[in-house]
Amino acid sequence: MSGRSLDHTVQAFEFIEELDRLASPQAIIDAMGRSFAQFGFENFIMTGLPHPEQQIESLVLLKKWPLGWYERYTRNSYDRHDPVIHLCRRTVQPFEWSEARFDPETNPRGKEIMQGAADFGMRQGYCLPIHGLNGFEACLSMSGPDLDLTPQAKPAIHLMTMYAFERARLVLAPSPRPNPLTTREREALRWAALGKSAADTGEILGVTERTITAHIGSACTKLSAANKTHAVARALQHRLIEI
Amino acid sequence: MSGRSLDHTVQAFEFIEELDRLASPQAIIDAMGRSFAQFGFENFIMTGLPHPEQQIESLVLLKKWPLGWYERYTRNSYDRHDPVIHLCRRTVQPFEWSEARFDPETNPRGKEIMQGAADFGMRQGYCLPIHGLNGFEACLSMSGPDLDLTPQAKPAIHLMTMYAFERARLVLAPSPRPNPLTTREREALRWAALGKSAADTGEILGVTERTITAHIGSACTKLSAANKTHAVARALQHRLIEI
DNA sequence: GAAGCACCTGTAATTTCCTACAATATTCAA
DNA sequence: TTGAATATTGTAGGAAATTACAGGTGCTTC
Repeated sequence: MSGRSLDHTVQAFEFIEELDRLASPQAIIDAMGRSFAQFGFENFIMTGLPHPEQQIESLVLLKKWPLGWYERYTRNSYDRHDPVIHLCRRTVQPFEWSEARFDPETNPRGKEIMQGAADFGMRQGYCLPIHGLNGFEACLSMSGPDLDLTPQAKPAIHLMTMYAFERARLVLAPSPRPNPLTTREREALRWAALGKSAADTGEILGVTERTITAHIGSACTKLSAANKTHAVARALQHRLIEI
Repeated sequence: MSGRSLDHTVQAFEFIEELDRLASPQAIIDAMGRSFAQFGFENFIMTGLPHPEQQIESLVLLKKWPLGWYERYTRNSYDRHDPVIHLCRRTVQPFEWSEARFDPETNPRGKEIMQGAADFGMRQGYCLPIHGLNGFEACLSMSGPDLDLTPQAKPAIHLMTMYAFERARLVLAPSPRPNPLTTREREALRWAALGKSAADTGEILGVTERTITAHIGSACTKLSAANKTHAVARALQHRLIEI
């Protein structure tokens, strides 16, 4: 193992130890800025990936990112067409931005987005997908003019990212929003997801079909769903039920 | 940083470099056995976590595990009640087996399982959840009589596990089964998951309501689903559609 | 050329879902 | 104690889904 990669390794583990002492988002950003700089990264953003009805701004955990580009990105909802985001949803392995291929036919905005980033000095970058519970998706995307992405560096970056993400989540979201559904609503949706009709579920739970219909209707209201199928999909998407 | 943890770190990165050269499951098992031994682990099993209709045996990737315990475990479907498995589905952070609490009231078999493992010499262990694409869940569970689980060791184990898992998946499953649904079936299910009726979807796709009904029915047959809601749930679960 | 598959469409009967209008009982917090 | 939330059930009508029977086009593969 070379001296340089050993340096990386040591700093990666020191970074992980340091994380536990960081209590504010800014402290994490500063520490990440210092530690990722050794790999050539100048900018980074840590964010959840939005569902269709969400805005990416509400999911950004930490960022050290060109402000002009961020504003243009969010204003145009570039996350819907960003090739890096698309690949991030399809793989668990870290990848370089250049590996995020796109078809100009089906995604004409892909080129516009990659070119826009380059215009802000971000020609090359590295993206680390984070797949969590219930399909929760996030990533840390990083950029810099001269990156160290040797085979020795990548695992160190990967490890640092995983722990930084967990720390950021802990610091920023100490209390996840409670499940908005009642016990009965969850049960009714769960059996619906398993293919049961309202009458079936009523028999299973020992209540009438009408009661199950009421629970499903209530769940639809809470989830802003148009019907039972929609409600089940949203409940699965937001990990409100398990099947 | 202590000398011992630096040793761990170096060996962790050497293990990761070595992985790329391992082409057979047994080679990975041997390498893991050697590298994890430095942390005190004698046994390990790497497996996917089954859906309700699956058997865990079909998801085991690699194992160096007491045979008698494995047979008893699978014969009794212990994975349905194993506290370690349950916690594994609910967290992304590695944890020690002793942290996997269970309520003897609702899960009376929990104690039986933990005691059974202890009877086979596995009193303490460490479990690393792996959450992948589309809610895919897996874990590496490890055990040994005298574990090194210091704060310095855990990140090294974590990193080694992640790369070992990806390597095992690559070696064992080079060709994922193709999506059994046709393009139109996926589109119909996707719009259904977004709350659209067959008539709505027909209008969106420029075909008749009857056609959408046919696609949904075909998808139900392929997915062994009882109805549209069931089909959407299964398609989401198996990542056949994205919403 | 035949066979298979994807894709498209129709009618009709039956089942299931969705919603509007009501109502009662229990629990829990202000 | 007094609402608010939860859980339960009823009627009834219209909307949507499911299924059975039937048939057509276009493309690819053997």
